[in-house]
Amino acid sequence: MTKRQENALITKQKLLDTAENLIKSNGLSSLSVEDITKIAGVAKGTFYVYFKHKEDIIAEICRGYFKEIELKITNTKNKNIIEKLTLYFINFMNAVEIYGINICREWIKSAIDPKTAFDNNGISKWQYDFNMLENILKTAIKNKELKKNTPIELLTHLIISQLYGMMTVWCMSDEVFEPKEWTKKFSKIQLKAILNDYIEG
Amino acid sequence: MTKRQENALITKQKLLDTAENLIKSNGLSSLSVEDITKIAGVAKGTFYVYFKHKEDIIAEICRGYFKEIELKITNTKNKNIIEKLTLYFINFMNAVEIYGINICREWIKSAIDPKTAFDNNGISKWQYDFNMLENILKTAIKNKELKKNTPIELLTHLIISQLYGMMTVWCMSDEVFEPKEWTKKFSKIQLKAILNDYIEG
Amino acid sequence: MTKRQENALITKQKLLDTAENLIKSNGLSSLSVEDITKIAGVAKGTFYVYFKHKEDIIAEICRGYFKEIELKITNTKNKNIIEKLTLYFINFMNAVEIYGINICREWIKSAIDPKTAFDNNGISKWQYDFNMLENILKTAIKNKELKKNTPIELLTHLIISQLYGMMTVWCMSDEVFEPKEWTKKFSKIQLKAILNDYIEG
Amino acid sequence: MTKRQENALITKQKLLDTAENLIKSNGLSSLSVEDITKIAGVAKGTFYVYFKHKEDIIAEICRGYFKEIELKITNTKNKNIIEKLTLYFINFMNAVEIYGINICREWIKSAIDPKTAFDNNGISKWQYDFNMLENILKTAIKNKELKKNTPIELLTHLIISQLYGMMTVWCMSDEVFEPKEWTKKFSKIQLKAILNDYIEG
DNA sequence: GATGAATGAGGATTCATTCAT
DNA sequence: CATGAATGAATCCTCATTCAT
Repeated sequence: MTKRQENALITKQKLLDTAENLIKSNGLSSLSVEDITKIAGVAKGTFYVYFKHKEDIIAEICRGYFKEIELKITNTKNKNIIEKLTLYFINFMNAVEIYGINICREWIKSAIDPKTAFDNNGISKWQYDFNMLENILKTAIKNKELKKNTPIELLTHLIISQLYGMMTVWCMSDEVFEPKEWTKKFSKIQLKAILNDYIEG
Repeated sequence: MTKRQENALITKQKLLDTAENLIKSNGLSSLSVEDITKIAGVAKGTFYVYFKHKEDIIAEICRGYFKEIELKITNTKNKNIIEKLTLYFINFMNAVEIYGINICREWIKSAIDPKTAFDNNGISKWQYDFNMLENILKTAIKNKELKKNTPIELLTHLIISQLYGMMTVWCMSDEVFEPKEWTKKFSKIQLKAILNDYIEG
Repeated sequence: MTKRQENALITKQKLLDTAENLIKSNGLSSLSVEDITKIAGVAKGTFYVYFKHKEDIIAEICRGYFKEIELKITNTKNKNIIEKLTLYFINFMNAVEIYGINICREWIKSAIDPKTAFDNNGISKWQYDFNMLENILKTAIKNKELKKNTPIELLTHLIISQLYGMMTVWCMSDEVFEPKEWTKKFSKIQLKAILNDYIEG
Repeated sequence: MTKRQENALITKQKLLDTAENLIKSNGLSSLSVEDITKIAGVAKGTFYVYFKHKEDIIAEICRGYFKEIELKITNTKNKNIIEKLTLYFINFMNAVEIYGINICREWIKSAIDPKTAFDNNGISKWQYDFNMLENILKTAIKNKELKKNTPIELLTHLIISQLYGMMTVWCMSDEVFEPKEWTKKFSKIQLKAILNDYIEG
């Protein structure tokens, strides 16, 4: 990589970091290209060297988060399906907690907004999460942890609802509780209840 | 009521209806006073006769929804706590379905946004829903349907998460399923699981 | 006067008083027909029964002040021209002090604004004051208090400048001094200096 | 300075000049960003590249005037205190005459309005003028032109009243006289009278 | 006389985006 | 690659005034 390319990367990262911090502290609604570039210490035009549209930087930031969570989850090799899902939940909410409530708010907004719900591959966040959870359950059937007649679609649906329900309510309540802690209780009661009938043996 | 007052009411309702329809079809982000008045067939200034700020009409539309749901729920005289909660869920999602996905999206957005989450009495949507559900559970304890040691706060929390989880996921999935139908399945499995240990007798 | 005519007068006075109070407390720039009528407890349209234009009520309020001052001054039967002018000054500033700084500000603004400087008779405030002072001086010549060769125009001009200079500076200084008190000192030094050469005998 | 920066300066100056001309011809009350930019031949948005708010351009125009007058006055090295003050008066009114009556009107309005009377350093126009004159008098005492017991505050006050009185009356009279000419007569009579008792020797 | 709903011109401000340098 | 001046569509909101009742 030439020195120039290196500098370019640094500039881009500076923009990404600045935008992320701004969202974390003020939310997305007041995010402006003006602010991002001013704080990043570059000219307004520079923004458009790296991002064709303002929304592109938001998408890229979110993609970063999703990737991070995905990595954590796929790397866990748990035997027990309940433990695995619990970990999924906890990792998810852990990430959410770290990113902060404003990011989480934008996350939900972007997830429910048809304009922003699709990532670059044309797959919606919804589908993405759905597939991921579905795979975990399918694997569990293969591994004979779950019965063959497990209603995968229904259960996936239920679990995702739990997950986003937790997030949404956390945002609604304005951080009155610790997401990680609650998720534990949550998982304990709900996951068991959901899967109870289908656990093998 | 004089003829004039009647006409004024009609005008206001026309504005409310137009705004609601616009939100339903295009979402709130592109809602403009210009459009509302143009479609309603009145002058731009007329809008400000009835609403001091643009947001006020949105608030009034939402308030209408909340009130409607509240009415339906408080009017149900069910014996069984599970049936009562199920009805709560179904009424809620039924309303949601009627209002349409765009209203539902704005609803969630407004519920998680600290700037708009508070109604005129300074109570957040979250607290409002929380109180309402908590009361249902408390009444159930009084009626000896639920055990005295029922962890009300925890359960209320779980149930609300379910509710908002359903809504959020419905919006995410871009209406791929019927909320009412799903809610039935949902309630059946989840509510029973949640309350199982605490049902008396 | 019929009962109806009486009520009409009351309504008009209510509007005048309300407008005056509003100007006193908030200045003229924020004065609106909306506020006047709302506070006066009448409908917006009622305003236009009594005043063709918003500015008309302002003009009428000011005219009231001017009339009041005029009355005080013309009623004084002082022998001495210096005493008479001193009284003119003091009455003027006394009125100004009573009306308050915000009225005074609007007064100056209206006096220097060509759009509002003319009263209903087409005479500007400037001409009005000029004529009044000129008459006082002319009378003094007739009464042989002042010499025949007194340069009336010049002196009138000087005196008016003093008067408005006091007012303007009072407004500029944001009331840091008592206009009445200052006017006394002011008159003592300045009037004597101005007239000194022309006093008879 | 690069060509671009030069062009930017030209654009800004164009805006300032246009605004100034508009005020000169129509007064400030009807000044709009729309007009300024349209006449200056730039886009509306360009205005906001150089001025955060509409009022900022007005402030900058006025500041220019004040600075100019200040310069002229501080640069005069007169021996005689009366001559010096006379020059102060004449310079002041000369500037006023050049700027025109509408600017002068806005000047007075801005000087008496508590919202706009303060410059960037938080000093009111009143204090500013007061300090400047006071210094002239103090220097005169040091130079033994004026007696030690000269009541500086009182005299400063009187002189400023004269100055603003002249201006106010000029605006009121709608330019019926030449300010410069009048100021000469004015100074001759008034300044002498004011200072007479305190001139040394 | 009194009402108050309706008007609509007018004005300030924002901000994503472009492009010549 | 970087700049930052310029753009102009978009939008909210104000308010004096009219007029049918």
